[in-house]
Formats: sequence, C-alpha cells, structure tokens
Amino acid sequence: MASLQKKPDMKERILETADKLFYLQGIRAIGVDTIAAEIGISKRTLYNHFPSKDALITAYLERRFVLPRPSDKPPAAQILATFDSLERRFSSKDFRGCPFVNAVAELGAEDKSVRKIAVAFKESRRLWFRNLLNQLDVADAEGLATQLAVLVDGCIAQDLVRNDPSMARAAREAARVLLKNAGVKVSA
Amino acid sequence: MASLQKKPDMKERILETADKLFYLQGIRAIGVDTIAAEIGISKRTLYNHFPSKDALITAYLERRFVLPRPSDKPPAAQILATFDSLERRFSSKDFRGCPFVNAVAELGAEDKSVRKIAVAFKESRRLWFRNLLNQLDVADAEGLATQLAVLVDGCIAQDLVRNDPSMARAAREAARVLLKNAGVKVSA
DNA sequence: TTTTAGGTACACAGACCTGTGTAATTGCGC
DNA sequence: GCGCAATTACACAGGTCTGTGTACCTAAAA
Repeated sequence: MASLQKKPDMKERILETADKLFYLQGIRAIGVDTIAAEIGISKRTLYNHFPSKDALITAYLERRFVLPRPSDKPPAAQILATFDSLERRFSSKDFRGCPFVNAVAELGAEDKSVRKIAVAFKESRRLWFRNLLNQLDVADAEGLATQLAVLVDGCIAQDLVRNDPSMARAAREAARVLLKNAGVKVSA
Repeated sequence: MASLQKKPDMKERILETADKLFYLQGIRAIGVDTIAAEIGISKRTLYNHFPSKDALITAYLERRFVLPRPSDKPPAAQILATFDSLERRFSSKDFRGCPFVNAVAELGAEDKSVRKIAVAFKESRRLWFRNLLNQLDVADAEGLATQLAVLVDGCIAQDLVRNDPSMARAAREAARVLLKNAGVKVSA
C-alpha cells in the first residue's frame, strides 16, 4: 500500500492546495472541507496543522509574499521588465489578480491582520522600485516609485476584469514615459 | 401610527441598503436577512421585489454604473479633475475600492453576468477618456486612454489596501506627465 | 515488542445561508 | 364600507460552513 504520507511536509501540501483554491476561487468561496478533499486528507488533519481557517488564510498570504530576486540587469531595464513579467502572467489562465488586493476586497477592512500583510507587500514593492530609482539618480524617487506601484496595481486590476494581458503593455509604456520624463535613459 | 411605507419606492430602498452593505462589507459577507433587517422589512418583501440574491447583486452593480456628467471645463482639466475627485472620495471612510473590481474578485470569473457589467464599466470610462483626448488631438488617444484607465484603477487598488488618499495625487501627477508628453498643454 | 506521533473515519454541534409557503394584517383607492 | 395589493410574521426545508470529539489505525522509533 502506498505510504500515507507521500510528501514529508504535510503543512506545505496543505498550503499549496489552499493557495491554488483560495487564489483561483476566492477565500470565502472555499471551505476547509474542499481543501482537505482536494488533497485527499481528512479535515481533522488539516486542523491539526492550522488552528483555524483564519490562520490558514494568513499563512496563504504570507507564502505569497515573494519579492523579485536580485538581478544584474540595469535598474531601468529591471523596472520595465516588471511589466513584461506581468504580461506573461496575465496570459496564464490561472492569473486572477493580486491575492492581497483580492483578500482585502473579500474580507473587508475589519480584518486587521490580512490588511497588515497586504500593506506590507504593497510597500515592499514600492520600496523595490524606489531602490532602483535611487541607483538612477532620479530626483523624486519617492514619488516616481509610488507612481510605478500605481501602474502595477492598475494593470492587474484591469486584467482581472477584462482578461486582457495588453493592459501590462499599456502600463509599461506609461512607465517608460515617466522614466524618460525623470531623465532616465531608456532603450525601448 | 407611522405609515409602514415611509418612502414610496420600496425597491429603491432595498437597493440603497444592499448597496451600502454589499459595498462596505462584501457581497458574500452580507446575507439577505441582514439587508431586510437593516431596512426593517421582512425577508419575504425583499424576495417579492428581487427573485434571488443574484438578481439583487446584478441590480446593485447596475446602479453603480454611473458615468461623469458632462462638463464644460476644458478636456485636459476634466481628465485631471478625475483624480482630484478620486482623492476626495478616498478621504471618506466609506470608500472601499471599485465595486466592480471587488465583485469580480469576490465572485470569481465563473460569474459571467457580473464580469460583463464590470467589463462594460471599465470600458465606458476608458472611452470617456478617449473622447476627451480626441478633442485634444492627441496622436494615440486609444493607448493614452488605456493608460489613464490603468492609473485610475491603480490608485483605487492602492488606496483600498493602504487607506492613503495621496495615491490619487500620485496618479494625477503621472497623468499630467503622460498628457504633457502627448503634447497636451496642462496648467498644473 | 511496545510506545508514540500522526493520520483516518465519521458523527455532530451550532451557526448561517438562500429561498419558499402560508395565513394574517395593513393601508389605500374606490 | 370593500376589495386589493403590498407587507408581515413565522416556520421550515435543505444546504453550507467552521470547528470539535472520539475511537481506530499505521508506521516508524525505542
């Protein structure tokens, strides 16, 4: 008989499945029974690893908190590549917007811990932009970083609704103009 | 005794309340009982006006489908005023993002009718921008209108998460640069 | 071999949800 | 006063959800 524990890390398996279902179908739309059934474990096992659905939601979002890995490309290219990467992700049928924005939209403002993670994520990306802009000696790196963050979330929201990956290219073009206007040399 | 029907239009009263609760707390978070109780009517009355919760959700979104009224201000000023208006709305404690984006995030892609309304709304605003840009003889009105629409949804998403009305000003500044770059004379 | 950690099966409590059925009541136009 | 349409109170069916309780099982370590 097959071992009852195919993978050693049951917690990670639960999180993987919760991520897929929460993200694609919505946090409120998915019950813990559904997650357990999808993995083929009992609901009891799930509750042995996470004390509550709320804890699972929090862990799901924390697992989504991934920043771009360091790159040796020039800063301006890294910034524009962000939007190329988004366009690729938009083209996948499994893209359904920003999990943090969606979670705040679904769970409401009263859910403090979820909002806290979402704010941290948004700010960390803004700071990632700001860091690159500082390397480019941009005058108002602070403001421009915010504008780039707005462009990112804007094309994500537009694609979520319209299912139109070209929204990423529109945002990229806007970013290019903003960079040029700030005195940054940009290729295309 | 006070009349049982303070306002003549019960349907509108239901919609008003559904709007408030759906928008502020989420569509899935609010049950029809809650809506009826908030108005002080019986659930039966609600179901006499709307055949199902789905119908109520659709009506809620259709009621939110409001475009800016015509203005005699110059086109460029109208475009920038959009972001000023957003900043004012962000400052209200009752602002909780774009109801269409939130509904798509909550109800998922399988809900065709909701997505259809959301797409129509996004496109109508994009066309509103495009119309103004055409009046300004902008070369690529199509593309620039899309970029402005991205800025709008971007600052809305950012404010939803961060509760920071200044996101609207960041978007406004980006819009100003994009307009200037397209050859439009903009005051401030 | 015995202990032990982790998993399973399954029932269940208690809450909430959408939607319906029904009979009584109310206010308004006629 | 009378009829009518809207509204009410209230129970209920049937479903879902989160979370727990319990007894059993299995595999690997001691």
